[in-house]
Amino acid sequence: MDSLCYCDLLRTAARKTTAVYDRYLAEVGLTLAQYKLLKKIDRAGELSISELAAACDLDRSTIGRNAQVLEKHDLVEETSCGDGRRCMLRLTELGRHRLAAAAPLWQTAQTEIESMLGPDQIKAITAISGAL
Amino acid sequence: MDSLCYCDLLRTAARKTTAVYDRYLAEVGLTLAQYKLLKKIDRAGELSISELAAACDLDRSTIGRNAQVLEKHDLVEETSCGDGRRCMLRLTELGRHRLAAAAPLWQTAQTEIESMLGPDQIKAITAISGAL
DNA sequence: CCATGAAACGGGTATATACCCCTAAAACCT
DNA sequence: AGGTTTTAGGGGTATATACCCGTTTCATGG
Repeated sequence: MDSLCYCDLLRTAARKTTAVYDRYLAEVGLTLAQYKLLKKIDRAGELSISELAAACDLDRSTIGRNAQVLEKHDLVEETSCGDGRRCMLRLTELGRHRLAAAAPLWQTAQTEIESMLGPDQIKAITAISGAL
Repeated sequence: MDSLCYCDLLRTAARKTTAVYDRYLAEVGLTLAQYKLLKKIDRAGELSISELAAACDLDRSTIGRNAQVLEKHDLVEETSCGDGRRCMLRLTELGRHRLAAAAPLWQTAQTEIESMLGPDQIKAITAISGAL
């Protein structure tokens, strides 16, 4: 039993749950990561790559590349602001529609995971997340 | 508080903990994923890509590519077996040494994560893992 | 107003991961 | 023994992620 690497368990849990969400979201051509990004941009209305990276706790270059994918799919567009270094990201019309279509699919996945794990383990996930 | 996506929490937890292990393992030039792979190969002595994929619960192509990285670093080598389709993976001498050097670093990370999370949340991780 | 420093981003490189399709080889069934 | 099916891998493509470095642009202090 020495192979109980907590990291490995968490990585596997993340992969497995991601696969569930991805399976539902595939119906509208989104991944979970993309859905979360769209959601955060929608929530903020408009925000820069650095701001989004901070909000997601991800590296700036990661967000930059993920945003490029969303732009390629015409879900997100860049608008220049006063600052010549930054460009603000915001949803396109298509992006808003896609996000709206994805929401119930996301909820289905969320509910499925809830029922797989049960309330105690759901609480535990929140606690683990808070402790890191 | 509707942003409590369990998948997102798990993904973030996995990233954060991986970063801790990776930081320690960087001293011997390994990532956590590579360490786990080396460990599984060492344990088995010799096994095929499909067997390793099954053992890791990862896609075969993922393991194939990860194994290529390990071969590039001379940590793993392929040996042909009777079956012309398969090639068995096994550690090189360097791979065994690297793995031995990495073990205490892995343990340091493991202990650090244990103390960050505490016994209850450690138990919860195991439970979550089992439920998926 | 200019020099220096800080902030924002892009690109290069590397890894991890999955899906799909193709080929080769073995196994299996007449 | 030969045709069919299954198994094993490889390669293509796509995404997600991080680190480092270079460039541009802003801010700030003299």
